[in-house]
Amino acid sequence: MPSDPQTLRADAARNRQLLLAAGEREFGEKGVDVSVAEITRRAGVAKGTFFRHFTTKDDLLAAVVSHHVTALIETGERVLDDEDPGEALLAFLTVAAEQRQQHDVSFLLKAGEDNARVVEVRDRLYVTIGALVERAHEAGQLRSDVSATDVILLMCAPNHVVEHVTDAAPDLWRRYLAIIFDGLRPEGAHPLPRGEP
Amino acid sequence: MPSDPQTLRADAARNRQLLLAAGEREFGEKGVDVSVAEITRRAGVAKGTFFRHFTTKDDLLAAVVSHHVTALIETGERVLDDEDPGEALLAFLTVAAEQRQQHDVSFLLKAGEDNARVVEVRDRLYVTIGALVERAHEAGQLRSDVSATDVILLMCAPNHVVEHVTDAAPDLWRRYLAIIFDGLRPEGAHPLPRGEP
Amino acid sequence: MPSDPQTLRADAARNRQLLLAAGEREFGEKGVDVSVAEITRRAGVAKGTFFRHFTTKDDLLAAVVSHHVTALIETGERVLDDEDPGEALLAFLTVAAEQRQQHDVSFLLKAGEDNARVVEVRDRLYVTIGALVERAHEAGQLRSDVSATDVILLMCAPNHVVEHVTDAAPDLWRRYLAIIFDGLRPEGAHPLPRGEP
Amino acid sequence: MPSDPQTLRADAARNRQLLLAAGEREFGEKGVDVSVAEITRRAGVAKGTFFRHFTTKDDLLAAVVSHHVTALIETGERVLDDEDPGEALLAFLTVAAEQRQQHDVSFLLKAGEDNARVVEVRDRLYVTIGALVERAHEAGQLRSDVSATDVILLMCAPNHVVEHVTDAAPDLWRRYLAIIFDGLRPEGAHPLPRGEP
DNA sequence: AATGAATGAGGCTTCATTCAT
DNA sequence: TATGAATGAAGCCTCATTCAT
Repeated sequence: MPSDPQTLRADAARNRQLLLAAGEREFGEKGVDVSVAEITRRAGVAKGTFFRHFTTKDDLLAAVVSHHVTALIETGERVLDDEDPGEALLAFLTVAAEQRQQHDVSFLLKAGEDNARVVEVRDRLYVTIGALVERAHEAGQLRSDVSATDVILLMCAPNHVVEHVTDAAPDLWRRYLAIIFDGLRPEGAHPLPRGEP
Repeated sequence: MPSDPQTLRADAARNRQLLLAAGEREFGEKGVDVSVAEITRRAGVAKGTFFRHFTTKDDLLAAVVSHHVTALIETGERVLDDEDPGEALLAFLTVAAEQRQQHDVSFLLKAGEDNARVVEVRDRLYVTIGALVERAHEAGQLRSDVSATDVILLMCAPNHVVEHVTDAAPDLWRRYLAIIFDGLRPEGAHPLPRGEP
Repeated sequence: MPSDPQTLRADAARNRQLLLAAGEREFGEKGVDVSVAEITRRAGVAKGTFFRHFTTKDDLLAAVVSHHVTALIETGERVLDDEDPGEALLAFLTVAAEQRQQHDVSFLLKAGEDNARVVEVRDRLYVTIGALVERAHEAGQLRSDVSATDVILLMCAPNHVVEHVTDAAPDLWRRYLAIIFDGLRPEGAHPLPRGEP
Repeated sequence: MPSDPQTLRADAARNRQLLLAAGEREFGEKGVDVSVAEITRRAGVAKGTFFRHFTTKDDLLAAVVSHHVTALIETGERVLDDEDPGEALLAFLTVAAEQRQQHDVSFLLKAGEDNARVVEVRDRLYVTIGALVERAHEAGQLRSDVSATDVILLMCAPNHVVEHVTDAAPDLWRRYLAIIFDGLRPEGAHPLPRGEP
């Protein structure tokens, strides 16, 4: 299974990108149950070509997810040195939501639960988020009773909330990220009814 | 397609209930992609019986959703007269989340977008929520820049957030409802970056 | 998966028989690699019907093989009481070959190596052949250095030998059964170069 | 399609040999259904190279078979002058079986039924066997009622008989060749029920 | 009205073969 | 010439839906 872009022939590299792009969009728009046929149709390649590049439909899904998550990690690391840790966390969450204005983002977490590649990259993401959260806590800019896990879980909510709104402005999620982030601030926080997961 | 319970023979009515119950549980536990076979197996009826009662799998889904939403409306109307409008809204959202501790709650909104019955009942729900929100606003217990639509959209988020946590406590959503609700309170609210949808 | 003929509805029982018959012929004529589509086409049923009756293509193969083998066992038991044990064994082998004038009989032994049903029935066949061989030995009508296993292995050879002869007389195998059986007789037997398997 | 070794560039000739060797082993070990990919992997060449040397997978099969058969012819001619014609025939059959201790030998006869090259070489083999058989007849070392055709048909039986025995000794076929050959001897021969094909 | 069998479209994947590099 | 990517026709199997009993 070819994967290293440098070693790929030009046409193969191109098809791989077409498939990744098509997968990203199709998974996003129609959910993880889109057929391989739809993905290849969108990519403009034959069905057989799909399986030259990805062993399995799940394999493509894992690749798409890994790609997303890797980009997220980079974003997290970039903002880690911002002087205002609270703003840094908000900036991270903003970019995270920006990255996926598509539907069905929840599969990011679910998707490759049993795919080693996805698990690995996801764990790295969690570490990064952990660092952001810790800094925000130290700066007193996050309510003291929420953890990194909470932030991780809430991270996809703004996109999700907006998912089924027809004809929504493409950045409507910003509104809900703001509301949820307000809920994470220390000011006006009410005690939480349940311990963290 | 028989539907009016009064015109149904006793056994037919019973089968309809069995199917609704089975559909509710199966959709909840396994998502909207459960097979009709699984639903009928759980209901203890034959597959043919399914299609005597529901034209389509989506038809059952619509019925299940309608049922959920109707219950929600009743909850909303029940709390409408509570003395504390803020607490009333929170109570409503709590019951709403309680009603579906299962997976795949998002389909509540999506499910029957093109099903007249679902659209109708959903609109009635929105009216009820509108009333709850208005009272909360009047009492100054909701930040002034959020609308009923915002509440509606955020309503499913607590369940969703928790959806993919394996081995989560069944009421973990309470934690995230609390956080989100804090974000809806007037205290410490930061201005929202986008207008309402 | 329905199987007990008595409990089957008339149409289902009929289709099951059609599929078994078609499978028998198709497997026989074209080998174990015939497609399910070809089998169902021959049976005159839809592809879906196939999988209502058999979980798998291998499942049908196992059923066909079991059927063959069961018939063989009955034959063996029938001749077990013949007065001339040598003739009894020859009669058994004759009927065995008669039963399958089709191609690819070798799959009888191979087919369901990992199918419990096939293994079970095959073992019963071996017991029966063992009895026939033992009696023939006692009567001195079989060369003393061959075992039941040898007979079992040689059993399919006459059909196989004739398998690829185009336009062969349908009972040409009789000729080769006679030759091989002569090789099994005590008269004129030369010592065997290898022990039994 | 290049085939005459003299006209081939050195590397091309080498690839052709690699493919023939790989085909021989793969067909032998895994049967005629091995994929071209597996063959080329074993040969260490690219799939495209395969089709530069052989028009078709069947074409390689035909080449492999031709090669086998040619070797067989040489063996036959070599033993043709042995003083004991009966032993010569047995020696020939022994070498024939030795040549293919692998699976799926039956394809030797089947394989290229419609491939001119295979047909031609096969006919030459039959001539050679005819000569061996004739000499054995003249020496009275073969039962008088069997023909060259009979010998040809029975030739593959010893391998076939042993084909599906798991963990068989690699030369178990010797046992069955001995039995079958005993059946071909004049001593103790019983009359045959059918004329020759 | 209930049953459960039949249907056939469609999903994923493999593989012989063709073609661009 | 060699390579390895692209193709698309099957292949097996699932499942919503229809239909005979």
